[in-house]
Amino acid sequence: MASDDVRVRFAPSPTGYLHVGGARTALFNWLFARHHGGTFVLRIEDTDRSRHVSDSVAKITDDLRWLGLDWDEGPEVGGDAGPYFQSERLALYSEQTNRLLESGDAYFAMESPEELAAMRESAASEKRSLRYARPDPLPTVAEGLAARESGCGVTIRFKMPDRDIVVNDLVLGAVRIAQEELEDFVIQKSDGWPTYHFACVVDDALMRISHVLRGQEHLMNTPKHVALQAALGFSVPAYAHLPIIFNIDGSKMSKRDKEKALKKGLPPPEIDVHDFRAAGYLPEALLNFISLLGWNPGGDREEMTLDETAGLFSVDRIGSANAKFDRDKLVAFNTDWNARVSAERSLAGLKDFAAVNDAALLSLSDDALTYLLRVSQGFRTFRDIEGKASFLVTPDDAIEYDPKAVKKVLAKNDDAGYAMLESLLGPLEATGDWAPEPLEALLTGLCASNGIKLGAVAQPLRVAVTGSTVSPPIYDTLVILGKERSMNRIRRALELRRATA
RNA sequence: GGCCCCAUCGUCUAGAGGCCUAGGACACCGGCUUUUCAUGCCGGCAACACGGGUUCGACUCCCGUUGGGGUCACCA
Repeated sequence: MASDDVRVRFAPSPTGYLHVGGARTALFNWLFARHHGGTFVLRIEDTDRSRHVSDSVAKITDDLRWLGLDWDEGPEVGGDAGPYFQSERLALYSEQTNRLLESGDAYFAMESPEELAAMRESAASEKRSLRYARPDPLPTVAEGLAARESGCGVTIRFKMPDRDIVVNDLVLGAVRIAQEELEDFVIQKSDGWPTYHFACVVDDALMRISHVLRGQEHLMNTPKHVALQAALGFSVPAYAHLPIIFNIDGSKMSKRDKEKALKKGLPPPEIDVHDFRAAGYLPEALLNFISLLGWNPGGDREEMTLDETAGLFSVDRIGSANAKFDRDKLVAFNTDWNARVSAERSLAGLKDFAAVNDAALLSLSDDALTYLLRVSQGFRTFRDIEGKASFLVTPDDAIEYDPKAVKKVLAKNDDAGYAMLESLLGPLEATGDWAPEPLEALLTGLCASNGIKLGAVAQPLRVAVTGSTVSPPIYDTLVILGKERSMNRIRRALELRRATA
């Protein structure tokens, strides 16, 4: 195919942050476009005003940018197939609705939502499925217009053709849906706005979308779309339905999982892209990980940059089985990415993490942050860095001592740790060059002459200076803190012990 | 429940009829390295859902069963 014929789109609804499943759909479309040198369109499907969440377009575009998925046409960037908000395309939809009304492929329907609900309910109680019964005779357009005029809520329904519909899916193959499974569905709501199905079909055609990559939950929508395209004389884009991503336990990855976890006192799982960002993940790792959910380049290849993935991407290699989102593997990917990314990239990532969380880390200089990153190599997420750095942003006289650490490292064996600190005071004070090497020489020398292990010196110091047993390597911890602050803290630890003794 | 989709280690997956004694990664277990946490290194455990065909030969093809999922709105 001619490469400039490839036009794909990502079409989220503005109902909140970008869901990780949506991100996967966006990613696959982006990869497909980039692989073929095509166009990636971002379209906002805001036809349900009641579900609209303010700011969510900005949230979604923000998340996409953070991921590094840029769009060629859409909000903020424009394009010649716009507007890219469905709410601004109402005239286009009614134009197409009228064509269908005129050709007799659509008709006005008078039932109220309540009537419909009652019909569904009684059908359900009789254990039979409800299929909308097409009125006979059909109301005329004039009657429909008159009913609408008089204030009755009327919808417009599409007259489903009297034949089976076959969806030719790039990953699933040919899927045939029997005619009797399909019913006349609503294409225009009583408020005059188009339904999703209609707006989607019209926009895909008008925006010259060549391929539709979307979640498998849309598979049963597709016959409706195909039928609509036939009636409107539109060409049918190529469809590829992507496997769905679930939680590791098989449940749906829902935004409600967060509330549920909170209620149980558990840490909320990351569900939206923004959650991963706030949790300290690198977008490179997230993208790499989700690109492998339902797709893989073949062989044993796993770690790839976005560009490499785009080069390798192929719809042929999209799987058809649903996948589970394994957070442990994501963490492992993230750890690897943290290790392979440049110092500059790492710093930018850490600062973004701090900014998004409005974290205390924000007060540290780039130099301090860079140092922290360097001495923390092996860290999994930026959250680890935050944990290891909290001692740095806490004032000397506000360090809280973890009781367990104090007991284990300082008070154990008759205050052996405290004794060690006492004996360290003098030599430390005498150290002129407060740098890792001299400090190392001092401590290891001390260990050698006293026949003790480094841990017996390093741990009491660590606890005294940070309040906990976890910190960067001890020499770096002391250096980054500085001599004065380190000494203050050691003295304070000793004083507090006297106070509690 | 009707319709539709799917089915290889716990998880993501490789596998396009003989390359399979089924490979990799994560997790897990054991060991090593290490001043803490985390890394890193070495080793191990672990799967073709089941039953029929087709074939000289089936993880690979067909059918069925079972299991999982999706969908049945004036939501998208």
